[in-house]
Amino acid sequence: MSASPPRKRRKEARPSELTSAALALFVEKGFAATRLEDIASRAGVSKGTLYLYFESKEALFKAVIQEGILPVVAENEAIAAGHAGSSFELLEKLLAHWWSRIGQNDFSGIPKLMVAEARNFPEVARFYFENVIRRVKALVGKTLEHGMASGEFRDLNITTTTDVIIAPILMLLIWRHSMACCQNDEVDAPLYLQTHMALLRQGLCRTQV
Amino acid sequence: MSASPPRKRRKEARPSELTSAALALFVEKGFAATRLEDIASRAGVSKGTLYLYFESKEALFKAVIQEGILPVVAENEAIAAGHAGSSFELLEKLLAHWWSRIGQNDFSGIPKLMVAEARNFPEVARFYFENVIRRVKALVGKTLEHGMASGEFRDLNITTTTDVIIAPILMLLIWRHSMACCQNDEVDAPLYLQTHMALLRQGLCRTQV
DNA sequence: ATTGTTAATGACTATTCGGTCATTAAACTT
DNA sequence: AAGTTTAATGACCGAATAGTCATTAACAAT
Repeated sequence: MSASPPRKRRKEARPSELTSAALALFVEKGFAATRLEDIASRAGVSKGTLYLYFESKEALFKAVIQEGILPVVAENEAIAAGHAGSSFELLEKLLAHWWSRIGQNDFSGIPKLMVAEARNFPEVARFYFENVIRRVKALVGKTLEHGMASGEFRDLNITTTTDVIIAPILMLLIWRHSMACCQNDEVDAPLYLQTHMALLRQGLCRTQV
Repeated sequence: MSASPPRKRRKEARPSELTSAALALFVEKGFAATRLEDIASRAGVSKGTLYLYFESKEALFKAVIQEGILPVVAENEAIAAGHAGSSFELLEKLLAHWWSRIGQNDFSGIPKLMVAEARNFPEVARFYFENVIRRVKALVGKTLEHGMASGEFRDLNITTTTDVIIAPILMLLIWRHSMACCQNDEVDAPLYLQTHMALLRQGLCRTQV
């Protein structure tokens, strides 16, 4: 009885609508537990349509991971290249930009997704590692080196300190897409990041501010 | 032709052997992508045997999560209760104990597993939150309060600082079970933890050591 | 040895879901 | 208006797997 809704032909918009729907469901349920029909229906198309744009479920997963974060990494590299003030100020700038571009939208789910599926998709994990993680670490590491050279920071082990600085930021994103549902009062992200940076200021800097 | 190996009847040992096998595979592949037959075969039994001890795959998951970490939380509570020295020394003791009991064995995979599956098993996530996370946070939070009261630490927002302190430790465990396979040279865990604590000493304490 | 109890097995079932393809219809061409 | 192209559909297929159960055999009791 019910007339089926009219088909629309929108070849350009479909891929990003599909990856966006897939990201949301992969982050919520994980790769294996997400059904292609649910992705398609969330994107407003049928399962067959999905296969017009992606070869397989795994190809869709790769597209999801490769889509969102790369531009933001490049933007942060540009910020670092054009920075004038102190090294700690640069760390603050990089974090602020990361948060505004990743922390507050759907891409914030990617770290959880990548962590959960890295061992099932080593090839995609490698891509993410080389093109996101390595570059972000290099950026923070260079900033630490610069701050050490100028006497702003104490003597630090660069690579390890970099890891320790990044960890709470990643953990915040992961938390918000996993255990956060158990808390009644969710984490206050701005306060969390501000606390992290305050600890770092005292922890990294040679002279107290 | 090949004689099947003799069956052994070991009712006592089976459950823990099954949860141990399940933990390893759940951490590696995720819950949905792990096959019950693989768990059974890793535990040296058939799939039917698994159902003698666990009602369903989900019941097995619950058992895996509830098994390992609880005793360690209790041990750390005892350590805190009997502690004499400075508050920072207590933080170091708690971390050292956590690392020796969790960080270096199979249970180190539980945070990754729990984070990946929390939204698929909200009931289990709630159990973990109430019985592990909340108690560990309370322990760290009390230590911070004590250190603030005695003048050892600066003025701190307790709950948020607690989150920021715990995050790098969790992230280390998660990393080792996910993206670590992409690195050629793996993270030096003792150095990482030592760096974290060194940053914290400077970041938390009022007087420099 | 014989018998009873129950731990262990693995063939089997029912269902789910990734992937295919013949058909339909939207939009464009002439 | 008729014809052409191709985006979109959804019924269908085959493989994979969670869960069952009749059968087997290890061990204990006698």
